[in-house]
Amino acid sequence: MPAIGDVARLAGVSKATASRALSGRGHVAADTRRRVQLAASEIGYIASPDAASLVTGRTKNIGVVIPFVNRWFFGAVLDGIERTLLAAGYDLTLYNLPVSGPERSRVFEFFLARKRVDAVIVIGVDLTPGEIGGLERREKPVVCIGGSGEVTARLTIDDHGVGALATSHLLHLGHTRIAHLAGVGATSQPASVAGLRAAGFLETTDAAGLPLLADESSAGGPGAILVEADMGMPAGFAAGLQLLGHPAHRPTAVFAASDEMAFGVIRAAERLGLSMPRDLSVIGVDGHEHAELFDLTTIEQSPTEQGRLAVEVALRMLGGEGGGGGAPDPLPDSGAPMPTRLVVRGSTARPAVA
Amino acid sequence: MPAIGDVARLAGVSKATASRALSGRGHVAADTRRRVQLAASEIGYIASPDAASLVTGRTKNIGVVIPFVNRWFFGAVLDGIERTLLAAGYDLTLYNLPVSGPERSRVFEFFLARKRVDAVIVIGVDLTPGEIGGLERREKPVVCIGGSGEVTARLTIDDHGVGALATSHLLHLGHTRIAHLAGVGATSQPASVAGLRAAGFLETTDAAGLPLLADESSAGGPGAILVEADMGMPAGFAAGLQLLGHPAHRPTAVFAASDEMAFGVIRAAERLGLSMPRDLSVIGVDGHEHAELFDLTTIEQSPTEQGRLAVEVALRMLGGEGGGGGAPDPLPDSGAPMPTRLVVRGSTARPAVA
DNA sequence: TTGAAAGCGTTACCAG
DNA sequence: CTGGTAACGCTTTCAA
Repeated sequence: MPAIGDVARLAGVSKATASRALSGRGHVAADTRRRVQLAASEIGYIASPDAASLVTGRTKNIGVVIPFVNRWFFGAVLDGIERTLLAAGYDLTLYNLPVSGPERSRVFEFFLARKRVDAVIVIGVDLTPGEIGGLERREKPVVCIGGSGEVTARLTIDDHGVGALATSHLLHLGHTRIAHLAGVGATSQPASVAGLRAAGFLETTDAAGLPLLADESSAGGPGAILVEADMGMPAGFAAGLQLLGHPAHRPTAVFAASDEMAFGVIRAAERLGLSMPRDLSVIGVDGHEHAELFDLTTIEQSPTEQGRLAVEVALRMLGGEGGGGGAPDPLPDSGAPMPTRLVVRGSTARPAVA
Repeated sequence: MPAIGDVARLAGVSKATASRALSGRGHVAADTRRRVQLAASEIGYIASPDAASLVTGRTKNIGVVIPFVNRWFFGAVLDGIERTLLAAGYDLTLYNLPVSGPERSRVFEFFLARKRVDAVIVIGVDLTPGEIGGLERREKPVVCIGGSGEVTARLTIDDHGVGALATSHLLHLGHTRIAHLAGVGATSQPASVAGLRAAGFLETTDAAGLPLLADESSAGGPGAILVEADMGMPAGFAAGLQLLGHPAHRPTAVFAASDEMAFGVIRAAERLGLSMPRDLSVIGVDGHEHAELFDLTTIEQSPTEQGRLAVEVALRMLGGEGGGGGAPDPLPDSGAPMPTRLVVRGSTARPAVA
């Protein structure tokens, strides 16, 4: 493997000059630069990032912490991050965070604690104070997308507002018995994405005068039903069967906390022979790429764009200052929530009978 | 940030001893080791991997090249890789490879060419000879999962056999007008996954005496129809509408090259008012986690397991020898194909009328 | 504009 | 079993 010394010798200059010519830092005669670059490409020289990191303290590598790869939202965010990072010449080191357990702390206490990444982007994780403290102590910029925890830079949509909007949409259509399929932890973690969306739902139904029913088997009539489930399609399907199975208790509308859950509910409804949207209205959240295929009304967000932006923010925090300090507001729009948009499709309509 | 010198000083030993005590390499008195470890944890010392890489030549980092994150198969493989790597104390650097263009060559010629990764795992990519040559020249072990290209270590299922099996299943049920929804490149890249599955289909239908029909709008009657499309659900839906839209030309069975495509076909059939499996049988490939939900007959493979195995192979190639040389057969079972399994569900049955 | 030399933090060799 | 010392490959002062 050729080192910079080889390039220097071939070009007849010192290592210092070769370094300057190739990295672009510092002045070097145009002619010399060309000679060095020629020599470098001739022997196929590529700088060792490790050696460079050692002296500069920068790794040009960003750590990404993510709980699932195989959920559309997370995959899409990852995609946006990857593209942007690649274009900026950065590497992306992936940490697939187990929900909890020793593996989780190992990620924070060992992997992220080392000097291998310049900054960390955390997607959809509810960070504990201890985890945040650990990262801050190491002066690593942290950018969060969704999730919760007292961190300086967080990109997020207005999840409470999303919950309220989805619910209002159904209420305005005339539904009076509405279920919310919330994410796991909606009640135990009020600050989480699941918790905020659920809160928006509950406040809105409450304001409309709908009583909160104990569970899905409560007697018929107006009311709000809250069920927690995993945010994926299989769990949405299972919860959907449960929720819609009993004709007398069935709600006329379901607000699912994610589009994938909503897909599951739709299939459950079909399985039960319900016709949509006559017998049931369903609304989701995300703007999943399959939403159109399922004719699903949803509240869109742009995960890819959020990923792109997270990288921009991280890079800005890195560039502006050494690390954790008082960089003035790295977030766009002073940290205002990211945009969302209600997209109405065929899965929501007025209930069949009043 | 504490360095190993600080630890050594605090423990009253030399840097060399401190290094040995912490890394576990070389002998050191049990008592000394404890003292060093205590000192290290006291000041929160964590070794800099960059400095270590510089001298050992090993980065404890594996590069993963993948064309999509948001396809179930790829996400599942990635998941298996991540878990295994994490357990082994390795980092995973992700390269989301654009299908082609300058970005693609940049990944190979710049990112992977540097000394930042010890080995590369490539998932579902048709590697060009140039790309393979570049990696071999840098003596980087390469492990492929699926895809094509003349590489030493490849984990793969018997895609040709899968194509044949899926087709036989339909033939044995009595279907005589069968369409194959192949992946893009099935005809132009015969060695690709899409190409092999399509070949299995064509040979099997041919052996059964079914003529290959020009396209989906060919006149009715017995025959084999081949259509290429993207392996995702939206493309499967679109192709499904096209294929099934004309009642007179409609095949009675579809073999989709992936489960996601199959899901799309199923929804297309539903949209067209077809009843399954009475009017149409559908079989897919993958063993997608939603297959049961769609009641889809499929040929299962285990991407997560393949990911785990790929890491094992890569690590073995790394451990056994310096790098590219003559390590004897790092693949399990002498490179035999990974297992697959036909899982019959409700989406396939005898055709309604003979 | 260029060169010489001093590190960056670690491991590995060679004595003791 | 332990300590000194020389690397690893690069960037970056500091002089020239």
